[in-house]
Amino acid sequence: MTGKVDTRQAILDRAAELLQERGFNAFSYKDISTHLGIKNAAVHYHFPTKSDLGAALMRRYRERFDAWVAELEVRHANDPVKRLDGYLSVPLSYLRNGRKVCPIGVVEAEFDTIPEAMRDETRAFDARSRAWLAEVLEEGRASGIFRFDGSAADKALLITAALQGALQVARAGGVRLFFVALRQIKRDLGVAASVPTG
Amino acid sequence: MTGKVDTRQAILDRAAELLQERGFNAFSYKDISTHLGIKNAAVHYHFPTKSDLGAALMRRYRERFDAWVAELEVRHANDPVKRLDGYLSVPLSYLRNGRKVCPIGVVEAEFDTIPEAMRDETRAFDARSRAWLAEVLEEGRASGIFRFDGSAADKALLITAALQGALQVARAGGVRLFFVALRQIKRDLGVAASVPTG
DNA sequence: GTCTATAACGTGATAGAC
DNA sequence: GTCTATCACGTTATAGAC
Repeated sequence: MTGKVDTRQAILDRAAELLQERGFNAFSYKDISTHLGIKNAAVHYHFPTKSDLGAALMRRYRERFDAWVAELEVRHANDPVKRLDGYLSVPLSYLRNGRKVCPIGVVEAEFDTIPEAMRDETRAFDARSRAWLAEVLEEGRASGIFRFDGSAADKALLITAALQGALQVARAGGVRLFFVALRQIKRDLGVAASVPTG
Repeated sequence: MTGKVDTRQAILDRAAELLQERGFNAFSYKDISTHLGIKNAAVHYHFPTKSDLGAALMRRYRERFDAWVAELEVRHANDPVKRLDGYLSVPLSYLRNGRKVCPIGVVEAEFDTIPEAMRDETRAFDARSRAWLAEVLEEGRASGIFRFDGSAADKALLITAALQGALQVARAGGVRLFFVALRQIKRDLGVAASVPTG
């Protein structure tokens, strides 16, 4: 009802963009405040330290992922291909929205330099995301839709690592490389590429 | 003959460690100079700007890779499995030597914040590395040793992206995850894991 | 909840002596 | 080739007015 948007959320929105575009160490409170038309100190009011900001940011990623999963389960509860495509559409949206990379990947690349609270939230998000994909893969294999050797957990790890890496590689080598990786992932699962490939 | 080691090389050695441990933006000239027991200004003598340092660093990675390939070709010219294992031993050494990540991955994560000269060298290194792996995969498939669908270039891209991502994931989730990814990569190629798996 | 003002610090970089 | 000394700047963070 108020024309005013929630500043706290707006800060996190901008921080998320900056994280995935530049990394945690390469953006500042001023980058955020300028973008919102406020001052440096106002951001500190909402997040006293950068550690607070970073941890809240990763926590929100995880919460949103959980909400996204819950919604997807309702719509495509019994369709492994649709669930997989839903999962793959996340990094795809990162790529299309300014060649952003996976937040987990950036944070892990800077892991030894970021606040401990942020690392904890990252671990939680990472494990959650991988576990859900493993579930999808297992069901798809049981249905005879996916084909792969080894455990679903192992295969899920490989796929998430590849997606994370492919988003990064696309920065240096061009977006086409991400689509190639995506296609190969599906090929290796024995399914045709149904997500746009370029 | 002189007891003195080449300072320029020592700087690059330390910079390489710091890059793979902390990222390009999170280390300083002082981190390097202190480690070598010299002063900040001495480092600037060898590399006037950080851009110079970063570009020289990535160039050296590529040159060393080329030399490494040349040596490996002599020893294992006709053994795709040994050549693949050689390739996989590189990220493995990163992992074991202090949970370092792939230099290409870190740089790509920070891509929009690093000097253009450094980006150019990164692109060159990345393309070189992937092209060589594709060659190995193609020969291995022709010999009936590897099994995979799609082009060797596509498969090479997927594998390099996965290795890059897996090194990062191992930071948050533990080194075991890298070995799991490694095993799955080989499984998907239809070969048994011959590199230590944990 | 946002502002002004400022503190305290680390950074990349340079000048000039040795 | 390395040193001392210093500069200009950006950063996180805080105090206190409004």
